[in-house]
Amino acid sequence: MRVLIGGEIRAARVDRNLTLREVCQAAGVSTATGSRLERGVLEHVDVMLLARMCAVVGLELSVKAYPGGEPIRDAAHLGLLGDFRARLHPSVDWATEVPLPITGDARAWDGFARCADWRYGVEAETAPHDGQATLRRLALKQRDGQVDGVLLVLRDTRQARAFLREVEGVVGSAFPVAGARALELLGVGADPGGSAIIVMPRRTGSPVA
DNA sequence: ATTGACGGTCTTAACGCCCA
DNA sequence: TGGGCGTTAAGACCGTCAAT
Repeated sequence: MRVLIGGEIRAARVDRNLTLREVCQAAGVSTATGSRLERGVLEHVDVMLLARMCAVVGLELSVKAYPGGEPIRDAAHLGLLGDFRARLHPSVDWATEVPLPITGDARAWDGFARCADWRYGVEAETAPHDGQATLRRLALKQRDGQVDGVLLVLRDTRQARAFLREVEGVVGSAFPVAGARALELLGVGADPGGSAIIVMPRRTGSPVA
């Protein structure tokens, strides 16, 4: 990234017929530092210095945090995915952390189940919340993921039940197949028939969340 | 005009000591 | 035992200067 921004600063500087010395003088750094910054050889670039250099050559530095890749998964999440996978028929091809088929798109399916004539993206949520936002996110992933449907897998916890109550009125169109029925069909290697929310039972000994 | 080498300065992590 | 403080060493930044 620092190489990219440095290159942009250099391009803007050249475009405006400014010398490195002029730009560095205005930004308050030595020409050596300015040169290093433009070439991206500074390991730890001062953001304020970057902003000054950008300003001098007529650029505006914009910094913002965006949702990126998937968060680090915990043992509960892996356990939930493992339990779900154990219910699949051996003929079902299973993969985890499958990226969406869009170049540069950081999103990925937690799991991916497919047979010869159907394919489903699997999302596991150990602490589901904000039902509306979750449904929107999954709708977009289904649209972009080129799948026949989405299987949202939850653990049977108080939080999950509250989540299901929250989305009860709107979930029918997005997830038309009953979770138990989808799980039953997947267990025999059949197409679940559409998107479904599947609630997995708590593991023995697990406290109610 | 630009870049590389060198050295000074600064920051920070690690460690030990002291005290409540 | 844990927090605060001072010391020390390592590493990184950046300016100066010489070379291209």
